[in-house]
Amino acid sequence: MQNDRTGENLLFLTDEQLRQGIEAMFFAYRGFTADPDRILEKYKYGRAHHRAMHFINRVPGTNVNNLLNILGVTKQSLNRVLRTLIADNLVILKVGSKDRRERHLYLTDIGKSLEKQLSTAQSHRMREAYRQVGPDSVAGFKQVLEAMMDPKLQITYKKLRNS
Amino acid sequence: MQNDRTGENLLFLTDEQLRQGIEAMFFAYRGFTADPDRILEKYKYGRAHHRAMHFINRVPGTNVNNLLNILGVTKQSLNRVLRTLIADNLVILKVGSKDRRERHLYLTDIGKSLEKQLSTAQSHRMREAYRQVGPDSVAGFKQVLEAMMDPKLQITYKKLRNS
DNA sequence: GTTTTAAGTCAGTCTTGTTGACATTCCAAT
DNA sequence: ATTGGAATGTCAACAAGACTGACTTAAAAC
Repeated sequence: MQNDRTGENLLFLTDEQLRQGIEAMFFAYRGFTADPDRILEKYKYGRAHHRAMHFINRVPGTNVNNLLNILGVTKQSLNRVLRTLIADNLVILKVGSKDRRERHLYLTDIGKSLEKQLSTAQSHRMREAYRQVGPDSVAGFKQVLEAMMDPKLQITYKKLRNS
Repeated sequence: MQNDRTGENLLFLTDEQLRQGIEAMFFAYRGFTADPDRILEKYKYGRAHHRAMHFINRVPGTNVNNLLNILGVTKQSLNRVLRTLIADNLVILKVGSKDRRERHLYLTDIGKSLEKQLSTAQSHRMREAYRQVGPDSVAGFKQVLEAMMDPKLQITYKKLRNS
């Protein structure tokens, strides 16, 4: 039942297997977002705020364009979210020193603390899942996800990974 | 670097590994929905319609309550979607013969054909990913996803799997 | 000096989710 | 036979978060 490429055991490519993967993605994504969602609700924020904060934390000083590419939304949509985060003093803008058209984004201490709360909650579930299944399954999990990404996002993902 | 539970090699549980998993889920889900979304746009439907059709196809004759539990939305939200699908003759209701309060849901031939289009597109990407990484990674992928689900959804998922 | 780029803003629309209130139907238990 | 509660459907109002399109400002690039 191993990777017998010679005999070409392709049972893992049946419609049934594919359907299971599709449904697993659907149900798992609900679990994936459930814990942060509960926290966000208390602060009257949404998933969009979480995503923005996550990547501003990951790439401190990113400019708006870069963040737009990572998030895959329009600037109008991101702007609405950023405005509230800035108004609430979770994010600050700094005008670029080299190119003064650019605005660089940073989390404030308050922003960092909320981001930490959210990522802790989300990581907790992920850690528990990892622990249950062991390292080999985790490696497989990541490989399939990476292979499912659009090529452009795959590059973005890899860049983030090595930074 | 294998599953050495004795030496407890827990490198796969680092914050970095968890963060990678989180970002992989985020980016992969975009890919996961991208192809069906493009098709749906042509028919002026949304993801909600796709999800409803998917599970009506999976569990023909399901009643509304069961579908609500699977989808995890309110009846008002589902009802709006069902109304358009019924109006467009993609879905039909049949009054329950045993309990006539219940409405059983079925795809019409037109509904089946659109569902087929959508699932083919989605499966195509999944199949390509599976093929790239091989059966062992696919098994790991599913195990992690299953472990990430809320317990109630995990049961729903397993029931669907064995039906 | 003109063009392009980065960012922000205003206005309007759409999908998809939410609450709350209420009506209908009908099974099941008293 | 009546009644309580469950399953379903519907109306109205609202909100988040996505979209398009048009436009401004500022600064860099050519």
